[in-house]
Amino acid sequence: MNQQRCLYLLNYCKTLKAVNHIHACLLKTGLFSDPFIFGKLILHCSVTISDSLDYATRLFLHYPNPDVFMYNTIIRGFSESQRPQNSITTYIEMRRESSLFAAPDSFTFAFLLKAAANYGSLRTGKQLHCQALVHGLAGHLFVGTTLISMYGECGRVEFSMKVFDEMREPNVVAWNAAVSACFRGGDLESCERLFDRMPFKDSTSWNLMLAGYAKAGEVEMARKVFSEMEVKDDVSWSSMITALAQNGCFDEVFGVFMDLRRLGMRPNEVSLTGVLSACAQAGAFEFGRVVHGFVEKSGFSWIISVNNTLIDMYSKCGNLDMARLVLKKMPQKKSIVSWTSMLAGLAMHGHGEEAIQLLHEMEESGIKPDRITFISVLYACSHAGLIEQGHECFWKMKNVYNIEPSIEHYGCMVDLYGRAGELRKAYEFVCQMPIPPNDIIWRTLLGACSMHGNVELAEQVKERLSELDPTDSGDHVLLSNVYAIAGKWNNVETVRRSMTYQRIKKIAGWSMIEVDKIMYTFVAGEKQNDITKEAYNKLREIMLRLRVEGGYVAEVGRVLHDIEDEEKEDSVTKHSEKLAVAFGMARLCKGRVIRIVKNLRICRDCHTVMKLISKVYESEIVVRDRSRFHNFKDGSCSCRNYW
DNA sequence: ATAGGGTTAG
Repeated sequence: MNQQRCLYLLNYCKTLKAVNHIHACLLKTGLFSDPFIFGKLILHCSVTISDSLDYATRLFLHYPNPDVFMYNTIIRGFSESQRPQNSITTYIEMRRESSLFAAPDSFTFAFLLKAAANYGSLRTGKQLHCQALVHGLAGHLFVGTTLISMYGECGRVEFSMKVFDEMREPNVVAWNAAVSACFRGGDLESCERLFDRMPFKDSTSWNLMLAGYAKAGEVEMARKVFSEMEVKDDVSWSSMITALAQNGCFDEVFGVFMDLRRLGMRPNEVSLTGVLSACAQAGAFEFGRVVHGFVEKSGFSWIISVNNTLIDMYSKCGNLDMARLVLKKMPQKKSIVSWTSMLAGLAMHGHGEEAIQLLHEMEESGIKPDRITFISVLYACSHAGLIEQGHECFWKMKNVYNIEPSIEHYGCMVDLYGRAGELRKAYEFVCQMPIPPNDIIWRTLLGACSMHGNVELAEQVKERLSELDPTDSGDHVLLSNVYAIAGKWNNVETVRRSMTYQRIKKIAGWSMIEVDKIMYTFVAGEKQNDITKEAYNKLREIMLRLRVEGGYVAEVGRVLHDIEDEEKEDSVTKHSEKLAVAFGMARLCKGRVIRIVKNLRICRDCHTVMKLISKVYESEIVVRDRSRFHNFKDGSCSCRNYW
C-alpha cells in the first residue's frame, strides 16, 4: 500500500472498525510513521467519524514529536466534544513539550477559541486572546473571526465589536460573525445597521438575519427577510419553516411546507424536523402521519434527528405505540435525544414505571443521561406519584452522574412531594434548597396547596410569589380556588376584586381538535358561529344523556367566584374542551378516537364528563392538556385521577 | 448559516 492508496481508502472509512483495519495495514507497511499519513489518520478519527476521539487521542499520545497539524487536529476534536476544556490542556501540553517542533498557528487559535466559546468561558477566551497577540496572530482574519464569535457566545458583544472594528479587511464570514454576535446579545438594531453596511451579502447573510429574527421572536421581521430575498436556497426554506414552528405559527408552517413541495423542491431534513415539530406542538396527528409517510418514502429515516422528532411528534399527538415503534426500529444508534424524547413521552402519559425501566435500558446501551434526561424522569415520577423512585433518581443523578441539580430539578422534586399531598415535606424541601427558589418553585407549591386545599400554606406561598411576580393571573386564580374549596367566599371576593383593580385578567382556555386534517379551535364563552353552534347543540344532547344514563352531577366547587350554583354549572359547561369533544362526536364517525389539545390543565368537572362520555358512548377520548395526557376509555382515565 | 429532548400555573 502506498501513500496515495492509503489516503483514498481513508476517505471511504465510515466506521471505527474500518479505521482499525487501515491502522493495521499501515503498521505492516511502515507507513504509520509517515507524519502526513498519520495526521490524516487522526484527523479522520477525531473529526469525521463519531465516537472515536478517544482512539485518536491514544494514537496521538504515542506519536513522538507531533507536528502542529496533529496538535491542531486533537485540539479541534476536543473543541467539538463534550469536554472542550481538554483543548486548552492540549495547548498547554503543546507549549511545554515541543515548542521547537510545533509553534501554534492561526488554526490552533481558531480551534482553541471555538472551544472556549463552547463552554462559555470568558476568562479562558481572554487569555487565549493574549496568547494570540503574543504569537502575532491576533490580526489574522480567521483568528479575528473566531474572537468575534467567542466574545459573542460569552455575552460580551462590545468586545466582539471592538475586534471587528479593528479588522483591516473583514470578509463576508467576519461580517456574518459580527451580526451573529449582535443577535446573541439581543441587539437587533446593531444587526440591522451591520446588515445595511455590509459591502457584500451572499445568501448566508440573509439566512443569518432570518434565523436571528426568529430566535428573537420577531416572526414578522423573519417573514419580511424571507420575502425580500432574491435567492432562496435550501437553508432559507428550512430556516423559515423552523422560524414559524418556533414561534407557534403552525398553520403557516404547513402552508410554507406545501409551497415548497408545490415548487417541486425536495424538503431537506431540517425542514422535515421543523414540520414535525409543528405537528407535535399543535397535536396534528393526521398531518404528522402523512409527513412520516413521506420520510419513509424519501429515505429520511436514515437521519437521526428526523427519527427523534418523530418520537416526539407521536408522543405529543397521543400515540405512544408509534413513538415506541420508531425508537425500536431506528436504524442508527439511539442518541441521548432519542432516549430523552421517549422518556418525556412516557412521562406525559403517566407511565412512570416504564420510564424508569427505559432509563435503565438507556444506561445499558452506554448513553449517559444528562440533566434534561433527569428532568424528564423526575417529571415522570412526580406525575405518576412515584415518590420513592423519584427520590432515588434525584440521588443517582447527584451521586452517580455528578450532575449538579438545577432549579428545574428542584422544581420536579417540589412537585413530586406537593402533588402527592406531602405539603410540609415540599415546603421544607424548598426552604433547604441551596439555590434561591424562583417563581416557578413557589407556583408549584401553590398548585399543590390548591390541589389539597391547604389555606394557610397557600397564603404564605402567595406572599412569596407577590414579591417575585405580583401580576401573574394564574397565581391569583389558584389562591382564590383554595379559598373556594374551603368555602371562604369573602376571601374569594377579595382576591377577585384585587384582580379587577390591578387589571389582571384570567387567560382564556382554548381547545383544538383535528377533523379531516383541519384544526378547529374552541374558546370558552366566545361569540357564536356555525361551528360553535353545532358544538353547543351536540353538547346539550350529550349532557342530557349523561345525566340520565351516567348519573352526572356538575362539580362546581372550584369555579372562580361565589355565584349561584346554576350559573356556576353554566360556566363550567362552556369549557372549551367540552365543546371540542362535542364537535368531535358530531363530526367524526363512531369508533374513531377523539383527540383534543388544550392550553391549560383540564378541570375536575371536564375530567368527570370525559370519563362518562367514554363509557356511555363507548368511545375513546385522548386529551392533551398543558402538561400531560388523559386517555379516557370505558369510564376511566389513564391518569388514574392523579394529575 | 438551518434541526431534534426539559420544571409550574390560569
